[in-house]
Amino acid sequence: MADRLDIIFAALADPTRRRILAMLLEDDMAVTDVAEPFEMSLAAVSKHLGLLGRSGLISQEKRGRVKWCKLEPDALRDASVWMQGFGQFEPVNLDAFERFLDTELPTQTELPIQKDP
Amino acid sequence: MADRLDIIFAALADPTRRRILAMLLEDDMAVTDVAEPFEMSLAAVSKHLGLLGRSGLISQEKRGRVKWCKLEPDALRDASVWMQGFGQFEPVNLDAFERFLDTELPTQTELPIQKDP
DNA sequence: AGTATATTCAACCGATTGGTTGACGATCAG
DNA sequence: CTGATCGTCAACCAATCGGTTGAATATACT
Repeated sequence: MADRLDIIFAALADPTRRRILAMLLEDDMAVTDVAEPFEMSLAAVSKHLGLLGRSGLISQEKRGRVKWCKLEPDALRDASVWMQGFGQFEPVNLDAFERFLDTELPTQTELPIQKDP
Repeated sequence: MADRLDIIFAALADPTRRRILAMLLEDDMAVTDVAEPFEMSLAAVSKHLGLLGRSGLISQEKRGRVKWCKLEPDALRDASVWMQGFGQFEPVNLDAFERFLDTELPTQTELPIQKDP
């Protein structure tokens, strides 16, 4: 039901998660280390990481007993294309945006998002 | 509490609202006309428009008894800058992104976002 | 004045969200 | 084996979300 953009934008709508992404921009991190600067339980951060993982914005790989979190910036491509189509303030690939609108506008039911490989 | 990016990304996380934005990309519209293609009550669409208005993504001006909705793409600038900083797949203004990170990273408590005037 | 149109408000509903706590399964160190 | 560490799971809670309906308000038409 919820399409890919829903999930990505929802993931970005939380300051904790955006801060986590910014941290991972520097380097891959273990869950515990991600959680350290936050004033909330480890379980809460673990949930945030789970959501980020499901959104594709990060990947997680377990090595031994520590689970490493890695930023996956490619997942932002669709969302970025969408946004740039609206804000004409930046040079944009209008073709991609038009194609995107075609899948987004007419049905509103989920269509697989074809990204050019 | 909720900072500007929270509200914008949350606003974008709903397919109905994204579809509304796409419609307004074509032209300004009255609330009733915005609501027409949707299979939901007018009140529901009115709520979506209220949220979009509060997020700054649209503006609403009442002329007579009809309230006109207008896309405000500038509101996407901050969010777009944020995203482009992550996905290196597009030419980016890295300076702006670095400044943005400075306000986003260190405190997590709300700071007014100063956008250069 | 009376009626129709445009939009919001208020109360409600079920589902989701962001957080907590405590127990639990793995994995590593001595 | 014992004990500490890493991380998730399950149950719970208050708040928010996306939707409904019915009443209310404002403006326009005749």
